[in-house]
Amino acid sequence: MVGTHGTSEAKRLVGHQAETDVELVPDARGRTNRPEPGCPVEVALAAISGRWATLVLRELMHGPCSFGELRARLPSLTAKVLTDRLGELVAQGLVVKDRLPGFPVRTSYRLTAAGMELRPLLIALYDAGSRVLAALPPHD
Amino acid sequence: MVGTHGTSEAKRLVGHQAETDVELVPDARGRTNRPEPGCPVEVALAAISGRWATLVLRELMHGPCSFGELRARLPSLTAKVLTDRLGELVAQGLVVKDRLPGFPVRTSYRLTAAGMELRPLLIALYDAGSRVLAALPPHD
DNA sequence: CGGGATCCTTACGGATACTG
DNA sequence: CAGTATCCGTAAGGATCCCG
Repeated sequence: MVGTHGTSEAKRLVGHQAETDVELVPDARGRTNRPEPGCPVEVALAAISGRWATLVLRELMHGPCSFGELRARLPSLTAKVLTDRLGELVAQGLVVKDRLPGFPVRTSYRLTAAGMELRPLLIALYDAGSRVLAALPPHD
Repeated sequence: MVGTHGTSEAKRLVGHQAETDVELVPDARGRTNRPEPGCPVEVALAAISGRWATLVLRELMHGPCSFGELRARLPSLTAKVLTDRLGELVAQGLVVKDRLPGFPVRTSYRLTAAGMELRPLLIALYDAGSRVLAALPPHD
């Protein structure tokens, strides 16, 4: 399980002063009062930010993939945006690009060890979204 | 270890055709090839999207909070952006705004049941970010 | 095949000043 | 106190055409 999201008997917050909620903010890097790049939350957000990012990651979770295959699986994604997205992921060290020599050129993108660490996050996103939808009034 | 991200014997993907990875994409709503608002992942992303969103949510996780308290806890967040962020959260049904009559006016923002469902997601973000940082080469 | 180079448009975050 | 009203600069997403 991704997260026995057991808030079970976690923390009650008797007062209302935010006395370091250890479950929510385990260590000092998260006790920031503004968006700082070093905060783990920001690192994770950067990874999944940008339109199409989670979809590209989802595809790569299945294994290495070429540029063209990604385009084929995500038809409404334009080449420019895909290039952008992959570039960011590579810059963040989450994906590596292998250029296979020959002609026509073939490339292969695959997740790094760091990138694979995002799998539970994708699942958590799906999970949280599902629960939110379920908890929401019939509609709007 | 935080998460033996148990792909244990989950799915091996013998070929490379993405045959519905049940762990990653449990049901049809996630088997989309483009960003659709109905997808649970998009719902979750919408909730945490926008600068400061996760920080505002973190504060509200501690319990109800007034506009001014939020500003005090997030000093570099301007009133306009806070208003924007809260407005989006309210529109998504994740937060409710209580206006206490009297003067000066007092308001109180608190999470709805749906909003509380986001707690595990915030933890997952922290977690994933931490693991990514740990898996990343010393630096670059 | 796998992009790079442009151009365009809108959305977003932020600053500042003012109001019920 | 709790916002609203403007204005602004930037950057993100997308469309189109071209190149090695």
